[in-house]
Order: sequence, then structure tokens, then C-alpha cells
Amino acid sequence: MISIDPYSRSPIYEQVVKRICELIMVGELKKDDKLPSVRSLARDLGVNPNTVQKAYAELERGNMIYTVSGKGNFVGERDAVAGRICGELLNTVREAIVAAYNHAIPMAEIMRLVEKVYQSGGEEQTV
Amino acid sequence: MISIDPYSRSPIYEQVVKRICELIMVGELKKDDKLPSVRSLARDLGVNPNTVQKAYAELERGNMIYTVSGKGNFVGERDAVAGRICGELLNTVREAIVAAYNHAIPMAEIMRLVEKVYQSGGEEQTV
Amino acid sequence: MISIDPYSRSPIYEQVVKRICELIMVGELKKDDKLPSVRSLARDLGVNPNTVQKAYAELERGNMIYTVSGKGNFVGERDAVAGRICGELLNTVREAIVAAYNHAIPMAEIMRLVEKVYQSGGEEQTV
Amino acid sequence: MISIDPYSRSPIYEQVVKRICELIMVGELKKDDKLPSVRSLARDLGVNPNTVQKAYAELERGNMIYTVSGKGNFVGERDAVAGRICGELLNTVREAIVAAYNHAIPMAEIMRLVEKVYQSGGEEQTV
DNA sequence: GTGGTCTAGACCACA
DNA sequence: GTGGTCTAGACCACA
Repeated sequence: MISIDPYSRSPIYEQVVKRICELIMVGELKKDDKLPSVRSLARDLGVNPNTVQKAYAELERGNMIYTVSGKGNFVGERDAVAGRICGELLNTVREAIVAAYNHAIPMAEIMRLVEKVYQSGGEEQTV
Repeated sequence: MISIDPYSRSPIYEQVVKRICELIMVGELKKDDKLPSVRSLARDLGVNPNTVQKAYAELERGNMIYTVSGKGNFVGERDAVAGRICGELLNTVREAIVAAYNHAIPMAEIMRLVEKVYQSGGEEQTV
Repeated sequence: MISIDPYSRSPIYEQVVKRICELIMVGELKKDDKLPSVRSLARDLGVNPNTVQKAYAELERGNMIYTVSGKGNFVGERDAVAGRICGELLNTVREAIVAAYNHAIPMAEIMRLVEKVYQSGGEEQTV
Repeated sequence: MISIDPYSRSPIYEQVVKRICELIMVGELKKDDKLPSVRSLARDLGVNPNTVQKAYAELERGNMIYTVSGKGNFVGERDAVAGRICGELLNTVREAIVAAYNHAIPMAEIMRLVEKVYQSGGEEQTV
């Protein structure tokens, strides 16, 4: 369920954060589900445990997951994720659109792109 | 015409590149117009000349400007810019939209955002 | 009489130690009262017996309870608890106050807080 | 201005965060002052740069400092610190007072302690 | 020079 | 077993 692109410019830990956010938003991870342990996920992804730790720490800071000492990490309220998403993700989208506007790209072209992505099921690469 | 935000997380040289692209796309800079010299622009922006140099180098690599040795830097073909824009900027927009899709944000919300940006004249900050 | 918050950041065994201390100080547990057995308390709390064991061990180290082998654990001298409390708890309070002082929080604000807590019956969560 | 207690139970990075908060609140660090670089502070404290980095990252997350790429870290708005303080520090103080209440420690004793700390200039150890 | 990310691996507390 | 902290040190982008 979680995979990363080691060649991406975005840091691995951010990719993990983002991917887990997605899984929560889409409902594949539900409240109180147990996340893979830091070490096991690190092994699966082929990265250092510290990197996963950093991702989990950021998720916990945003109340998207919670830690039970000695037990592991668990999925928090979906609303916490939604909150962060609306705050940050839409901001990213807006910035991209503003840049397009500033470069004189016609609105119709953006609209077409939005439709295409949503109809094709967003299957393009994400990073 | 060119200004930067030194506090932004996006590198200064990228801000310069982007801004000059915009000026070309919008038509404020036309083919063969002379760009400010590296040193004078660096002075105006209060940044290190190396930073401006890096921006100009990137612009030249993309054929958006050309250098006449001893004379300075000049605006290239607008089409070259357009090409790069369609290659990179739309890609950025698409990635943002895909992320929104993956986070289960409804298409209508994105559409509304696009309209809002274009109607408000894109006056929000870009970086 | 004893309950814990498994989601709290403070270790479960410490919560148990603290709660038993409170019960002794307030007089609900009196000298030579029998404490629940390690196993039964562990069952009631839904935690690992090792965790309760660790709490009892720490209580015994501080002479707050004593063990009669084969019989169980019993409440010790209230003074032993009082001693430990004055040694540790007041220290914690002092540290918190010093931190407030160092952050330029006015004394009046702390005083108000003290009054509020004592008048409201300390009904806020403790952990 | 910044020092740590390696024997304290509280993590080094938290001690650094706390100390810098204090310096800002008290006015010894003012808006836009430059903080020591990650590496130099690490050298001074005798700790690993990663540890300082972690402290600075947390301070930045709370808008207490800001980073200028290639330049360093700088002090942010004092209000951001005050906000965090009132949110977190007073909470810690309250928890300590509640614990005292629950242990039947008389209010007068706490009051006396508050006065003592404030009059002695908070010169006791902090961690 | 600056900060940001990452690895490899240790050590600790906790359950 | 679990997560949290820390060291030592590498590598990168940026100014």
C-alpha cells in the first residue's frame, strides 16, 4: 500500500506522509487501524528507520496518527487529515494555478486538465 | 519589474527564472530585449551575483534567453518559453491536481478554485 | 478506584504509581490495606502484568507499600508517601513555575491558576 | 546564552527549544536576530548537529524562528512564542498543580512556592 | 559558508 | 516486540 519513488525530488519522508494521508482520506486506513511499525515499514521501503520515524513524527504532530507507547502507531481522526489537506493541499493547487495564470496559460486549458485527471482516475504519477 | 521574496522557501534563482518567464509570456519582455546585467540585477535585488548568474544560466539552457559575449543577455523566442512552460508548468499543475484527486477532494472544488484565481486576476502571491 | 489512560504519553506504570500515591495521600487507602494483586489489577486495567509489577516495585522501593511474600502487597506508612511527595511532586511544581518565570509569565497569572484549580476541585485531567 | 544539562531526562533538543523560547520571551533575542548556525551551536554545546537541527526544525514549525535558505535561522515574531507558551506552558503548570491538589498538598504551600520562585529570580535549575 | 535529508547503527524506556 | 533520542558522518542545494 505504501511505496516511494527514490528518484523523486521530494524527500522520502514527505512521500510517506503524503501517501498515508491519502490512504486515510480515501478510507483504506480507518480510525484506530494499526500502521506498520517504524522498523518493518523501513525494511519494506528499503530506507532507514529514521526516515520513517520522521514521517510518523510529522503525522503525529498533525494529529493524523497517534502513538501508544510500546504498542505502535495508529490512525487518528479522519477529520484531522481533512483539516490539514484543505489547509495545505488546496494551497499548493492554488499556487500552481496562479503560476499558470501569470504565464498567460488560458483557463480553458487548466479546466481541461482538471477534467482529464479526474476522469482518468488520477493514474498519473503523483510526486 | 522583477522582485523576489527572500523569505520564501523556493530558491531565489528559481524565483528570478520564473519571473522572467512570466514577463516574456505576458509580453512585457519581447524578443531581443536586453535584460539587466547580472551585476545590476543582483544589486537591485540585494542578492549575490552568483544567484542571478545561476538564474540566467538556467534561462539560457532552456533557450529562453541568449548571451552575446561582451554585450549582455537578451530575450529569445517566446515559443521557447511557451515550450518549456507547457512541459514543466502544466506538469506541476497536473501533479497538484492528482494529489487533490488522491485525497478525495471533489473536482468541483478544484474547478471553483480555478475560476476564482482567473477572475481575481491571479493577484495572490505565487511563490 | 484506579484507572489509566492508555493513550497518554506518560507511561502506564507511572500512572499507576501516581494514582496509588494519591489514594494513600487522600486517605482512601490506609495503612496495611491490601492492594489488588498484580494479576487482578492488570486484568482490570487491561494491561500487561509486567507493567503493574513495575509500578508495585517502584512503590515498594519508595517504602510506600510493602510485600508479604505469598500474601500480597499492602499499604505502608502514609508518611513515607508524604516524604516522597514533598521530595518529588513539589519539585515538579517548582520546575513548572520556574519555567513560567523564565518565560516572563507574570506571577499573578500563576496565582490565579492555583486558585482556580483548588477551587474547582482539581477536576481537570492529571496525566 | 544557551546551555544544556546532558544528565537531564528531558531530551537535549527540547532543552534547546525551551531555552531559545525563553530568550525570545525575555527579550534577549529580538525579532530578526540571527541565531547561531546549526553547526556552530552544535559545536558549542558538544552535541551532534542533527540534534540542534531537530530543535530548530521544531522552533520553525511553531513559527518561532524562520529559515532563510543559505543564510541561517532568524528570530520570528515574539507573539508566536507567547502563543505557544500560553498554550503549552500554562498547561504544564496546571497539570503540576492538579497533581499537588490530588495529593492533598495544601494550597498555601503552593502559593508560598510560587512567591519564593518569583522573588528569588527563578534561579533554581529549570529542566 | 548555510540548512535539509539520509544512512548506519547505538542505546533507552516501555509493554 | 514497540517508538524516541542521539551520534557520526555523508551528500545535496543554495547563497
